Formats: sequence, C-alpha cells, structure tokens
Amino acid sequence: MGSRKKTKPLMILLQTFEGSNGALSSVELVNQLREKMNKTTVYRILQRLEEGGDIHSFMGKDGLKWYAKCKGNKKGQKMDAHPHFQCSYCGKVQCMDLEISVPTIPGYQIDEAELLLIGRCKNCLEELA
Amino acid sequence: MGSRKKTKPLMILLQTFEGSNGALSSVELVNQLREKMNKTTVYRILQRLEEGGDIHSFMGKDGLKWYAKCKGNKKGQKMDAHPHFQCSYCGKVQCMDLEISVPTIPGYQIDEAELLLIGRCKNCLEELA
DNA sequence: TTGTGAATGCAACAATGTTGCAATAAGTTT
DNA sequence: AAACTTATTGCAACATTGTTGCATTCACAA
Repeated sequence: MGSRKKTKPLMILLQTFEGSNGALSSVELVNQLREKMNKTTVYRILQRLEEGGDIHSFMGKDGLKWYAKCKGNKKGQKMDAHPHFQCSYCGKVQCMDLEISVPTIPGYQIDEAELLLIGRCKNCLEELA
Repeated sequence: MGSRKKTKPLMILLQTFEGSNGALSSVELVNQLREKMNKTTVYRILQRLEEGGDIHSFMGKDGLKWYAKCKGNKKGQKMDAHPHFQCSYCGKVQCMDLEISVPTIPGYQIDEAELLLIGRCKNCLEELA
C-alpha cells in the first residue's frame, strides 16, 4: 500500500488552472510550479494543452502570454471568442463570459479574434471607493 | 546653403510610419533603423510618441509589440478602438478602418479595448487563388 | 527483461526590452 | 559669446521571457 503513482506534470498544471478563477500568465505558472517542474516543461505542457484545446492563450497588454482553461467550447474549435479583461492596476486577467461580435472584412479570412479590455477591475474599483 | 540641420531621430521614426501602410513591429523598426540610431533610442522615442498620442501600440499574436500611426483620433483620447488584423501566413499587421463595439461590464471600468483579428490577409489569399 | 518512444530536466542560447551612465546636442541665462 | 542647464542619444550591461539540443528518466509494450 501507499505506493501511489507520482502525479504527472501535466496533471499538476491542469489542477493549477482549476484552482484559479482568472487567467494565468506564463510567468505566474513558471514561478508557482518552480519546485515541481522545470520551466521548459511548463512551456511544453502549455503548448500541448493549447494544441489539444484544453486551454487557450492570448497576449496581455503587459507583453506576457496568458493562459486560461477553455470552458464550453469543444476542442479544436477556435472561434468561441470571449473577451479578456486586464486590470491595469492589479495586473490580473480574467475571461469575460460574453459573446463578442467579430466583424467581417471583405477579402480577408478571419480565423480567430481576441478582444482585450483594459481598465480597472471590480476589486480595484471597490478598494478605491 | 546646404548646411541643413541633421534630421532628428524622432522625425526619422515618424517618417518611417508615413512610408508604411501597415503597422510596424518593434523588431522591424529596430532593424530598419539600425544604422540611423540605437535601439534604445528607438524604444524611447516610441514611448514618447505613444504618450504623446501620435502612435498607438498593441500586442500581436506573435508576442511582439506593434505600432501604428494614429489617424483620426486626437491626442490622449484612448477609445478610438479599431481592430487590428494579423495575417498568420505573412505575419503582417494592419489597422482596420472599422469601429468596434466595446462591451460594457457591470462593476468594471473599461478604459481601452484591443481587438486583434487573426487569419489570412488579402494578399496571401490572392496568392493562393 | 528488454526495447522503444515519450516526457522531463538541465544548461545554454536567443530575442525582446530596460537601465545606468557617460557623451553630446540644444536651449537659456548672464 | 561663454557658461550653465536640460534633454537627447549611444553604448554596454543587464533582465526577462521563451526556445533548443541533448542526456536522462519514465511509461508502456513486446
């Protein structure tokens, strides 16, 4: 008894997303998992998870890559387009549960759309009040 | 005659934007101006131009910072929100002359919105046809 | 057990961007 | 014009984010 299998990095990473409501930046992930796995592994697993459609990524205004768990949308389907909100005060990023309207442009083929909203988040606004 | 003032880096940079219809990435700018000025100067001038409202910046899907000249909108006014299109084939980025609709989110203050559209641009589509 | 391919760690590298400081240029005051 | 002051630039060194090559380990199948 007791000889349980070592939890795999991929699982650890997925759990990290479960335990967080917002999006996680690469930096946050690398730091938070520093003792459990190598940063190369973090990046590689993120890539695998993204390719597999389990998480999606986008660039923050801060120049960091942010990752979040995919909710409703099935694997491979790119156009689930919800906006992301980045607070310019606390820096945190969240997925917003809204549909965005993606414009059509004659002559162009649009495969993906990222709407990044920048401002002040609920928490930071309340702290101010 | 002939002793004209040396053109200042800031002017050179602004002219670079004039001569280009699309957006320019930091990398492109640093490379293109390598012989005329130091990369530190490029970055510093970009910052000044952005603060002054002459250009605006946004993150591309490629993780690079892209810059483009501000057209209609007056200095300081952030919410002119037009989308940017990045071609995943040639990598080029353009400002799209469209208004985008920025959602409202109760409890949040939205100061800025960036819509990045990713797909295949006119040129790349035509080459395929 | 052995063999095979995938997954991981490690170190070194690459690219983008920033900082400190010295040198220069531009503008002001006397 | 000379002296002073401030802003601009260049350079080198650094910081951060991310990638690559290669050796090692792990998981699984024969």
